[in-house]
Amino acid sequence: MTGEYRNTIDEKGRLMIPPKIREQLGSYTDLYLTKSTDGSLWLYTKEDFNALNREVNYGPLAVFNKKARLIDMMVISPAREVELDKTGRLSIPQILREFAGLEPKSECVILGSMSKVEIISARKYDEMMIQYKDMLSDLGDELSIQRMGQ
Amino acid sequence: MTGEYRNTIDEKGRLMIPPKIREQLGSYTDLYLTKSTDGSLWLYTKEDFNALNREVNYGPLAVFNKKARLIDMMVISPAREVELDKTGRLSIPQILREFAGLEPKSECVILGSMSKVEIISARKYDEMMIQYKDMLSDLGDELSIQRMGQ
DNA sequence: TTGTTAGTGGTAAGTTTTCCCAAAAACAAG
DNA sequence: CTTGTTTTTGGGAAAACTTACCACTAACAA
Repeated sequence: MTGEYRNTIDEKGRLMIPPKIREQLGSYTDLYLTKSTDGSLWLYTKEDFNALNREVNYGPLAVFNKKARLIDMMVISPAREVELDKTGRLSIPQILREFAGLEPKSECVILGSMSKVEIISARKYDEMMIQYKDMLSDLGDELSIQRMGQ
Repeated sequence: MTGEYRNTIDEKGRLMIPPKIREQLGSYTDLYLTKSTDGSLWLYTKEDFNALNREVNYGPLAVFNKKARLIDMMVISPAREVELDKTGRLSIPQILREFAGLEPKSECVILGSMSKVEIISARKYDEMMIQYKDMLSDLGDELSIQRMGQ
């Protein structure tokens, strides 16, 4: 589930999901849209979202575990069950749109990644790319070191 | 049972529970509302509340286990049996309202989570989100690492 | 008794969201 | 090119939801 795409949100808060991404999602229904850990949104299939949920909430009395509770509150709980309309558009609930800074008529970036689709405002995305450009080469170094050390 | 919603408490201390959450509660009656471990309120179905109660109180010598006794006192005992009126409003008993800092006419956040609904004042919620925002991206990293390591 | 406060139940207007259709655009094949 | 097909965009109508308000009851105090 990979690829980078840019689309604009229409005035009703709907976002066109590119066909290539739709194919990979497999279904137009049973999708979960939630807050990410960094101001964007994550779109999951039901299976992958359930897997995430199980990781966080697994075990008796997880509800009294502070760290688990925090992740739950910030990532799991805000999730909304969504679906694409028959032309492949995702209608993003207002509260999630506001969280991600996705104004109607603004541009956003759709990123396919391993088990999810990331939706991020183009403005934030571009800023992030500039900000982390230098850091990226360092990450590359770390990776090389790890690989060499294997 | 997920989704984040914001609503205001009316001047009589009633809170509109969003339809999507009501669906997932299944019933308008046999609900339990209680104190959480951190200044918010938890709304459970009867079944899920009983399950929680069992987790905390059953098991050998739970009655002599200090932690179990504490949770019992703070979370199980204060629970009130409540119901929604036919327009989906939850009337929050004054003592629980005061505990959670939910003034009439104030805004509050309704969070669906695995087996319960969390009700928290918007002011507290926003403060919490700001406070834990940095911590969150680290937690996110941990999650990703765990997932990659599967 | 009378007034005040807290809680309950309901209606109706206004807004938002959802669903669907169709025009426009992009694309592919002949 | 031209035609047919798919994709994208825009918008209207219907349904659903929210908000604000009002009337009533019960409990309590003056």
